Amino acid sequence: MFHMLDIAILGLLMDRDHHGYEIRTQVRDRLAVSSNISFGSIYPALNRLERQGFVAAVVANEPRGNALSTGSLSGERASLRALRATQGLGRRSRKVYRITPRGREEFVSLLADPATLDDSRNFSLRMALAKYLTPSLRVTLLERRRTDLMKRLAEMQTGARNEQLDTYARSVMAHAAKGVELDLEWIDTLLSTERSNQQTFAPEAK
Amino acid sequence: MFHMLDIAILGLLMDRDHHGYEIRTQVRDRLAVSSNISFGSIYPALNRLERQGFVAAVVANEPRGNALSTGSLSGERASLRALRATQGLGRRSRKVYRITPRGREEFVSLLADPATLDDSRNFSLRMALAKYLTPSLRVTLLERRRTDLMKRLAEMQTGARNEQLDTYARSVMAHAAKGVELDLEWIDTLLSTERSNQQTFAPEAK
DNA sequence: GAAACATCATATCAAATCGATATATCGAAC
DNA sequence: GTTCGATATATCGATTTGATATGATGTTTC
Repeated sequence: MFHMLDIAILGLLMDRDHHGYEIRTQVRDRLAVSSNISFGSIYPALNRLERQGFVAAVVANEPRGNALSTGSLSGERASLRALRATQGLGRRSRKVYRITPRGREEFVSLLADPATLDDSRNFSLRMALAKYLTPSLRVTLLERRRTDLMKRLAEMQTGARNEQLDTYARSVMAHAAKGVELDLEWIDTLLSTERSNQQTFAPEAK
Repeated sequence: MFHMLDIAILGLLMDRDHHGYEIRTQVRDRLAVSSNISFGSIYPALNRLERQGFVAAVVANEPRGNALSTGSLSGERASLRALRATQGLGRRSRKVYRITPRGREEFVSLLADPATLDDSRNFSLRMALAKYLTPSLRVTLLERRRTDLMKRLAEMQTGARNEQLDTYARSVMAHAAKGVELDLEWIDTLLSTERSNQQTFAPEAK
């Protein structure tokens, strides 16, 4: 229903065209997903999205006159590679995908979806794409996440105090609890930023 | 090959017998896995493990004279439920699984496996079961994880400084980096504990 | 006291995802 | 000069997920 990979792919395509292999690296480098998603996920997902009319294959191995280069820049000797890439030379032929108008609609509705509470991976992905959300939707999402985390924190802290567990299991619990605390601090920072921005543009009080 | 769910199930069964539903709750409460694994994973996994001879179904709805109760104790009014459970009454009939000698062998070899670097979820699971590892294997595992995290930290920090990213994406990156830092602190604490223990029992220096 | 709802418990299905592998080109290293 | 690593797409089987079915029993509420 709410496939996170779809959100990631569409989110990246909102910005500019990408081919499959590039999406894989970008998910890691721009969307902060710690493990590379597998090719067995990415290519079927692109086919699915194409079938549904949310993306369209633009060209294979396009000559690309636009100066957007190939992606993972910030490389030391990226200039040479970029030169080749702009000429469409080298490598196996690429299948470049572009998001369709319907895809853009689908993306924002997926991103804002009111369903399912998300785990930390999903939530991070959503936040990495939060610029496409309205301020009020951002706040809603953040508050929902905050509630989930508060509940989870209590569970973890209880677990960390469970004397039936051995040292290692308790240590894992305690560490997990600290992770949740860190998440909560982050959420609160983001929430206060959202609120001060809201106040700037739409002053309610006074 | 190195199915994490198998490790979790066998790890729980090392301690005592469990039925499927109970394993699900225990993975959360004792092994600190934050989201409940689905039934579509747990029951097929148990069948698979049974087929391979690593676990055996002991009884369905056993009268259970042992006082081990039903699991998630620490409940407020657990006494009543425990009473019923000890009598084998109530609920749909349970299929209780027990680990076999071959299963125990498989478990330790899976837990100690030298292959695949694990993500944070996998690593936490391993650590929650670390009491079944030898001290030197624990140190090996911890050091390997430490190396991975150092690498990951550098990537995240680079990402957080990437000015091509918008505020939200950068914030996610920075937060992820903090998470990795927290993980590293934890690893280092565990490592120093391991080393001081090692010194206590097998003094090398002097 | 019965109707409604939550919890316990196993099971199965389609769809999604993963890990591995195949294939091929190119640049770099040795 | 050839092995290695990165780029690039594709597919396969096995695993995992999310949803749903089924049913018993315990708890709450009117």
